[in-house]
Amino acid sequence: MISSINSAPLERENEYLFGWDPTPGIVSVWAQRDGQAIIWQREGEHVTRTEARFYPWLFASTLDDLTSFRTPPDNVAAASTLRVSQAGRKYPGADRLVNAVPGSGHSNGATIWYRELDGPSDAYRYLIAARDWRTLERAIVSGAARRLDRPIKSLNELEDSYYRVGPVEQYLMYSGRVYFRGLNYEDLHRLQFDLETTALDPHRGRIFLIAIRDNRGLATTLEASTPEDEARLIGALCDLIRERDPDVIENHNLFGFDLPFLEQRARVLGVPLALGRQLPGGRAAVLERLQETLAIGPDARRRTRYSVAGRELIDTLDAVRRHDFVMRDMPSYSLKDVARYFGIASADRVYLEGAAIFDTYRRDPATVRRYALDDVAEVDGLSRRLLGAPFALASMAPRRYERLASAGPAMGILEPMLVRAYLRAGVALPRQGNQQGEAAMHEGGAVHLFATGVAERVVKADVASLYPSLMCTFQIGPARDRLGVLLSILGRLTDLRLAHKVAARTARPGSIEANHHDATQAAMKILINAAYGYMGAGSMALFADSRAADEVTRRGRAILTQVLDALRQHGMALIEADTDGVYFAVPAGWTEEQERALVSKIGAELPEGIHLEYEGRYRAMLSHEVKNYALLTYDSRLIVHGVALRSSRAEPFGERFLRQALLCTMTGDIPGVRKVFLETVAALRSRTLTAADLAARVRLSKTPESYLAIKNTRPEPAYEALLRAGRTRWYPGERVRFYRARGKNNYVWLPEETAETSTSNDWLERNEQDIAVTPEQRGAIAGRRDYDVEHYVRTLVTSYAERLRKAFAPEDFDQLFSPDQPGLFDRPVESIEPVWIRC
DNA sequence: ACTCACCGGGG
DNA sequence: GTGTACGGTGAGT
Repeated sequence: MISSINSAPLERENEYLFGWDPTPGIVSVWAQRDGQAIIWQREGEHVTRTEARFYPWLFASTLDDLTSFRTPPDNVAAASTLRVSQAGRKYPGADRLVNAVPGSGHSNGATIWYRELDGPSDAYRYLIAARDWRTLERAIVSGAARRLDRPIKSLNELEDSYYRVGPVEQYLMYSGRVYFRGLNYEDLHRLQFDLETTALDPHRGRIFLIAIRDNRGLATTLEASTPEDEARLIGALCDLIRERDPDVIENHNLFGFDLPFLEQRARVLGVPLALGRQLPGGRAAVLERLQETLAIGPDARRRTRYSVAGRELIDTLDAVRRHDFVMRDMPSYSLKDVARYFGIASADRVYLEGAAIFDTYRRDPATVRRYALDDVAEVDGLSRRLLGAPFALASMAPRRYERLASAGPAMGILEPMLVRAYLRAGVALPRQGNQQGEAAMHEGGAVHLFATGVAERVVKADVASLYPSLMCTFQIGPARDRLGVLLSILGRLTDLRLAHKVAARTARPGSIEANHHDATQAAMKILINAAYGYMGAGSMALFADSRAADEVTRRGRAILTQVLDALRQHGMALIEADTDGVYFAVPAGWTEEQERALVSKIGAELPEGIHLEYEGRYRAMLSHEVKNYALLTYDSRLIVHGVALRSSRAEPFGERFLRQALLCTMTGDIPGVRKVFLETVAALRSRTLTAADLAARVRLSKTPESYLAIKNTRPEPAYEALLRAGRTRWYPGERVRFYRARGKNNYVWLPEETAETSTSNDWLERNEQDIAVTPEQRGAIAGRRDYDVEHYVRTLVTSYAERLRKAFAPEDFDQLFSPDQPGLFDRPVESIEPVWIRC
């Protein structure tokens, strides 16, 4: 546990970060506009439901809309009139809402309170609350319509004057409660379900099987053998979910596929989707849909988000996208690929082509059951791998867990925490958008490419958390954050994260404690990294401050410059630098100790609070372009960064050549480069390589129909290869191999050799009659050697050797990668050197 | 050949 | 009721 010193500022900082109400075990909150909140709490395997009242509230920059009519006008319904009243004790913290609206009308009807807050005149200086949100909204809307003398339909049109959040956020911000206090991720009851359907479109297909599992031991399938049985199947799903009573429902693409499909089928069949927990009336909550806009601007997309009382709905696809947003190295976001990427796919996992699932089910239902259960098991694995941090965030930020799992870290998480702090302190909220003197041009981090070529003895050093450290060290926060909440939170997070990192390292690996501390430090990292981005956010962010953000990047560039200057002074050879990190080469004969000593010496000269870290050392580096390089570790692993050094075609012979040539180049073995190149050319010309070595593997995107429509205007090799092989059926998404044989545009399809690559099993069965390919024949095709040799020699040079161009002088490059005999004026290969980057 | 729009996922 | 982007590909000239 993290010890805390009992001091008032620390107490306040903890409240900023974690809220203040100690209620433990909240696993779900449902709040409505009428001021009713329902809270589900878990204690062991027991879940209790309680009800609470809250007073819907918002921040306002003006009271004009509430005071503009003093007596109820004839055309306004009685319900929207105002009655002055003292707030009673029943409202928690009601003392903060005691001022009555002066001189408002008072007929029977609703009560609205307000409190004037401390703050500048252009801020949201009033906190307004009412018994019921609709009362509040109606009063403001009709007041504004009167004041502005035009029809106003909703608060949306008054964004300038009012700041509001959703009902659950209102409840959590006001009460100081958060989710999951005292719970571990393993305590959550999580259930995964996955639909198997006869088509992707619910108008054309139906559900025939549902796999369900949970982390309390359930793993089963529900099935509908006939179309007439589908309604019963949906009912059985709802019953089972209510019986198991999970806190969380999860699946991959839950919001994009399973729930819309389920909703449509339930609608057609007239089955209620009672997936939620029981509400006070005794009825089970029904699935609700909400529209959600993702991103703003030209690329804005809408999606439907679903919600249900009492359970959190989690789409692991969101978590995957977020993970890749940071990592940027995932091949695809499909469940199967992602499971393999994380190493959570089991060895005997069943793979089926999507379009073949239903047919397979009719022949062999057991296989489809296993397949679907493998799916939900992988979703559980993904959840454990990816949702720990959102879980930890939910015990800090005043939002639902399901929202924190996909919310943007700045506007979606950090800002609600700031608003909660201002609400708690009773201080006016700054208004967004009116930033004076728009900072001229925003300059970001510095990127330098100092040298291209090959370096030996390379060290990577970088400044740990550069931007947040600068914010803390120089106390650069948003000018409008009068309470200094952002910097407080940031400082506290930095300390706590360090402690959690240490705790995670000392706990037994894989233990509940280790997972908890690791998830918490990951959550804190998300918030820490969001702090700078939030200041630079657009005008929609309440506390955005582009000048402060510029100040941070300016100081960041200065720090980087200081590091680079120091390295140069010490005679290091700079290679490339980007924002907060640098690659450089050290002199021959240097030891790791010397490298580390240099980094810490330079780091010691940096301002207090800015830490330069020794991140790694490499035997060699090929610098190609900014952010495009290859590294060779001291244990001889090759690491390739950036698209410029990768091949998208991935023909095995080319990949192999590139790896070997990179290794030789980086170890200075230029004869080796020439040798590998000539050997590859020779293997092509002697047809030692087989078709399988040359085949490109691509993913099909067109259906047979759509390809046939454009075949004559734009033939594509992959489809041509299939058609020539007699295959007239395939599925978009299928990956196929093909190679180019002798003869004009003669592309040959190469069936997969083993059954392990799932993609082809199904169509092979379907096409078996059409084309009569036996396993032996498959092997025979893969071993064919009738490829177009000169085409592949050209590919070798233009597509693979090309990636080594920066490593050599132009004439040396041409000589090294000439497939022909040495020319008259060629120099001996032994005398060719790569372009060295040296001290 | 080149630009523009759209998609990514799910059966 | 609120906040990614980037690379690949298809369609349209």
